[in-house]
Amino acid sequence: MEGSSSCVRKGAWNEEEDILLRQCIEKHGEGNWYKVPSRAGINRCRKSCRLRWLNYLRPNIKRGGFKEDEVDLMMRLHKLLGNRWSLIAGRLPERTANDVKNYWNTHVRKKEIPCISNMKEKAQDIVKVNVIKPRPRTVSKKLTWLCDKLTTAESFDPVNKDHVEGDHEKAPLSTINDEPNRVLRAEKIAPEIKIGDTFDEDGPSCLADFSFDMNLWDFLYAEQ
DNA sequence: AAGCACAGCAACCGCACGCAA
DNA sequence: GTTGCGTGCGGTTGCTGTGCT
Repeated sequence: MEGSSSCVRKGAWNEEEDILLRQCIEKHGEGNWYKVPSRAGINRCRKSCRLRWLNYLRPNIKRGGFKEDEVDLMMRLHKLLGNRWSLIAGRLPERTANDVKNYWNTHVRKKEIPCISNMKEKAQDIVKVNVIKPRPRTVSKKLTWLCDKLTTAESFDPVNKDHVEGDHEKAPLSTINDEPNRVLRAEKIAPEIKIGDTFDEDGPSCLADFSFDMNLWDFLYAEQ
């Protein structure tokens, strides 16, 4: 494993490393993480660089405590998605998967423990909940038709459930790795896909998760 | 003031996936 | 079909700050 290399630095990042990494990404953009350590002149493994950028240095990251509505949305999403932190974080604006995961593990899970013990007492009554777990997906280079449209599609504000003009509009494809943007933009460009449709392997199966996402919003907002 | 316990968060690790050769 | 590379994700660890005794 690359992280086991003895010559790369580990542990907390210092200010100088942050600056170097930020400058490198501002210059070359996100992606090509394997080149980042050498480009930036940082003695860190590429994973560490990526993580630092995604969880800390990236612009528009909201830090500090979660608001009540964010927690509420998080709990609804977790109920539906399970521990898919990246998907949950994608629907909580300016929050990172690591933040969501940490918050859940430290705050929310504690509250759930009494509930879980209660549930165990009623184990025989539990109806198996179908947790929907779409696999994480990267934008395939083969999907150039989709990529082209993604870069021009309107962005989507998951909180207001409304289309908005925003920074995502300007984002290069390499930065459109956040699941919700890809998903929701695909909704826009494939409106003919109906909820519950199934696809052949050779058909638009790549959009199967997208139709799932439409169900997600129905689920979330029907509950409110 | 010192020691201890706990909570919160940043970072690491291992694994799985997509893609290209 | 297989293999290696690059990437992303979720689980876990361990450091640091804070409160309590």
